Amino acid sequence: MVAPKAAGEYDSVKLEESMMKRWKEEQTFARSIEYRSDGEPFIFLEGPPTANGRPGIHHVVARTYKDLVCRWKTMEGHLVERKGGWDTHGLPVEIEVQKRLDLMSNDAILEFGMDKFNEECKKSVWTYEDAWRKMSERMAFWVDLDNPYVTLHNDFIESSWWALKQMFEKDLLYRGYKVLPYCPQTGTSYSSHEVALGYKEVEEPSVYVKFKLENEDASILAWTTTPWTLPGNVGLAVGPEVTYCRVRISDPPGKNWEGRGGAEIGEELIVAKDLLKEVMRHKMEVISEFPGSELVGKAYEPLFPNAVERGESKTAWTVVPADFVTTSDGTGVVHTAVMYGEDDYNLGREVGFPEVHTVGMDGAFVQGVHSELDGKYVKDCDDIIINLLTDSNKLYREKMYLHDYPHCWRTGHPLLYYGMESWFVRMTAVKEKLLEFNDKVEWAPDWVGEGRFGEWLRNVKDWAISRERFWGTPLPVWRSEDGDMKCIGSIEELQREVEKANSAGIENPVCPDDVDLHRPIVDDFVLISESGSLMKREPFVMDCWFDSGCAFFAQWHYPFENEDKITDAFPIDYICEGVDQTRGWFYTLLAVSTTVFDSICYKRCLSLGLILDKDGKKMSKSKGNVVDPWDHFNKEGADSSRWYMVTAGAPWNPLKFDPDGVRETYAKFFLTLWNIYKFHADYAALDGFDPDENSIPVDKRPELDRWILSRASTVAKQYHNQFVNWDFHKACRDLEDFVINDFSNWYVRRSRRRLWDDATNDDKRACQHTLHEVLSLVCKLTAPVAPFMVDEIYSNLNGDSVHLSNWPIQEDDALPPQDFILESKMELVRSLAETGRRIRVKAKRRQRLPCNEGWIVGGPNLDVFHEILAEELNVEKISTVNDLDKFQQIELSPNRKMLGKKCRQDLPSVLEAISTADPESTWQEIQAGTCKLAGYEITVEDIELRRVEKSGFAAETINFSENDEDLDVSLVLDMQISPELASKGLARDIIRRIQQKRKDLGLDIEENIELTVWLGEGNPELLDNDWRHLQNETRAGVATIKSGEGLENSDEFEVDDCKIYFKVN
RNA sequence: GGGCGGGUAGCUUAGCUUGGCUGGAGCACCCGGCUGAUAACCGGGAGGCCGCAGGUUCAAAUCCUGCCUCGCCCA
Repeated sequence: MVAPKAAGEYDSVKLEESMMKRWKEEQTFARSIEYRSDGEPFIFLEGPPTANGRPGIHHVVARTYKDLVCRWKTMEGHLVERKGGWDTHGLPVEIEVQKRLDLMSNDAILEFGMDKFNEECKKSVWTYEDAWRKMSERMAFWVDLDNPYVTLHNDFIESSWWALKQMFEKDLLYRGYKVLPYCPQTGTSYSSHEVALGYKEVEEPSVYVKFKLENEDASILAWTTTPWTLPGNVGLAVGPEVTYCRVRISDPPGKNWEGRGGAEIGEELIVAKDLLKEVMRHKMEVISEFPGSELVGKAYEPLFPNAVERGESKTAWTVVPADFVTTSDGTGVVHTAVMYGEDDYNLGREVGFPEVHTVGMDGAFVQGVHSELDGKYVKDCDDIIINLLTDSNKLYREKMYLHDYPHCWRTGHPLLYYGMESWFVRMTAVKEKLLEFNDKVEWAPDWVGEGRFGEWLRNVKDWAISRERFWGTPLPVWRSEDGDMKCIGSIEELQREVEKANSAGIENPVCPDDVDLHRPIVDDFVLISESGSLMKREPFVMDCWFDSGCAFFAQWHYPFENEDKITDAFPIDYICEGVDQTRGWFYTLLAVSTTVFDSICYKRCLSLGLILDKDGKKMSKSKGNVVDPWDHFNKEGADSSRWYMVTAGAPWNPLKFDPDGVRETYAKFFLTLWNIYKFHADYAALDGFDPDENSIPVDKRPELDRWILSRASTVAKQYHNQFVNWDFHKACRDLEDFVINDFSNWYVRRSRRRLWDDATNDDKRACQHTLHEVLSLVCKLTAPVAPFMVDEIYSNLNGDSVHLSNWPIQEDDALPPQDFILESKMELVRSLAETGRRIRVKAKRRQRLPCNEGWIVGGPNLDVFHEILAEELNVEKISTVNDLDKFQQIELSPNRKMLGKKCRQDLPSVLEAISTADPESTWQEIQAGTCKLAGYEITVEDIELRRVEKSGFAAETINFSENDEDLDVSLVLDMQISPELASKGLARDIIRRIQQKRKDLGLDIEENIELTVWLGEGNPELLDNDWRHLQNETRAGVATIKSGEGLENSDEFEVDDCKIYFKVN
């Protein structure tokens, strides 16, 4: 192995860009996989992003967690293949194209040509592919984008078709109705996402309608905000438990009556009791009260007698019970028009109402509803309907009603909830399986799986998988008018069926092996049923979530190819996406694997929190608070961005992205790590250090080295355990703390002088090997999370990429030996050093002025650290003494936990007694077992002893635990000043000033200077020894010392009110 | 309206499982120290109704109940 090169200054962007180049040249990603070809596979599945949207910072977050787990598992020895993927179908793509080409309705698309339209969609899909590639590469997301799976490819579609056929054959696929928000102007139903875009507050007429009971002289009142649904009324729903009243109108209404409608005196009406006041505008008498159940079964007269055919329904135009009926608004009776409301539809199916449309797909009433309504757009009919009701004495009141209602975000027209033909997967049939499989998944965090997802699965509904759209995987079901159906599961099967149809005399287009499995091509094939009737394709495409739910096998074109990928590499080990995918991808994967494979799909699922801006607001284009990842890639770099995102919080918590946080990560972690490396590499290069030669066994190295090696081991093990528990944020915070505080601020700071020596010696070699080993270990641990800088460091130190190295936590002997006693002693030493500084501040003794002596009282033996402490504290001599009383007195501090259990409610009085007792004598009594305070026997366990300094010494006591034992350790400093001390202090002050001057002048460390020092009045004498030390430290080849004031152009400063001048040449 | 999660210093957060020393850290701010050590480091200071209100307990940031509020998902 060769000696490391000297490290330059850290330029994150330059470093990362050249590393990207190196990875490309050296094929590092490919090698990291090949290298593990014998390893046990770890199966990762990439959730496909859609390439027709620009990648944002939230994608960087998700890809960081995907990448870091894959890199980590690779280093552990697993074979981790990472196939990229693209989600290319679906409404968002169509909308982009529609906007661009101004095709605002289905008719407009058809006129333009479906084939041309889909061609445009296909192109549009790749709009931002390059942006995605660049982002992925720049952030070091290692994924194979050269051989990705693409949902629009025939292979993928064919696999999806196969899956659908499996469902079809298991009788899990059926045709039904679903009530969807629908825009008749564009001929399109909308997803909830789009509906959310178009909510508008509108004021519309609402009506209270009288439904005259058959064979009874009374009417039930119902309320609706959508009068256009009234012709479709086929039932009334009441709450069986709700109390209703039958009332008789006794007087005309008051003067505040507004609008049309009314009631005769003596007329009888039925309304929920709680809503009488709300609804009624007449004086009335209550005739009877009864529960809703008594209304159930009663028949009433249809409002529009010929609008709906009764068919075989026995329940049409009767009162039925429903649990969704409330008395929070309306009349406590819900008017039900089966085709125009989700609840209505479900209820209608349940009780057997006729499922008949009164409104066409064009949004106009169909012929035969009513002569004044036929063919008219429903939203223009509110007034006509109200008049019709008024004329037939069916209207009680009208009332303007203000509410939020969804509108088409493109045309601005109100959406109609409209029952449409739809295809479903019978998820309700496999509910128990879903729950069982979900229980087997290791969720992070677990509450997503148990709570959010689990609860939802318990209420699973059939999956509406069809969309009456153009750009998507076509539903591969052909159907004849008499209801024969055929589900096609492969291209070959399609060809066979086309052939069969052709031989029966149908003229089909050719169906080659590479037939494009998209609309309108597949629409043109007409097949023939067993009974010989023509079958046409059901004109739907699939929900694009179905595509991505098939990704785990369709990416391999299974079952047509790659059978081993399912036998050997399924279920998947790890997936990771935003928590918003819970009901999206996380669900569809499970849904498909359950229905098709009768298996779980993924073993572990990391569900990530949403990314918010630094104010906790969701990032959105309209708010202008979107963070562009490149702002940080080009400034602090990808390492800092990734590390920041991982350390900012638990992965599943919302991340408030604070640009200052990235800067801080850069300044603290990466810059510090780089400077440690620079310190090592510069001297290693200078000395020709070779890590493979002249190593010194760890047990022969100084305490400081053994300590940092032990700490490194401890941190590494903890780091690994936290990775296993998904606590990446805790792991990385701990590692960061280790690098900054233990490694840099203590080990390196304490070791700098060791490498200054020009000659090679054991101590220096020990330090270099230690630096090499700890740096290499830190690089390996950091590599999965922030892969750039540590690869630069590691490969310079070890000759090959860190990403080809082995995860250090495999066998114990891969890590340096741990010595917990040493670790805890060093912790104490560092606390004592801090304590010493605190003592000095309180005693107003500046740090550069040495103390003659310091004493450590109590605690473990720290003899080997006395030198370090003396230097840190600027004390001539440190010694250990046992004589506490010389410096200290004691204080009693109650152990509330112990005492609370013992004394319960008497605790306050016991605490009071302890605080007023004499500490010395009480402590003796406690130790003797004879102490009683406030009626309680006080034992050693109840009390913690504290020591405080006696006056006359500058001292402080700290607490230290060793082997579960709490020890008090005190540091006492001698505050006397002698001429020798004053001289040393003075020398150090001058040295410090000259060094700063050297720095300001930009001098090389090696460079010599010519120095003159003038000591002003009142300065202590500078002893010869200290003067020589000063010359040595400042590399003053020529040095003169004078008294009095310096020259005009000399520098000056003050120490303890005395002036000192110096000049550097 | 339902489910899930969050609310701790100006900001970012730890602590909550298992109740008990004075609620811990970082950034920013102020004072001081240290430095051939870096956008670094150390000491000190200021800054907290631990979302609100009840309850359990000798004792609640922590456990329980209700509410407020923000976010996500669903209606």
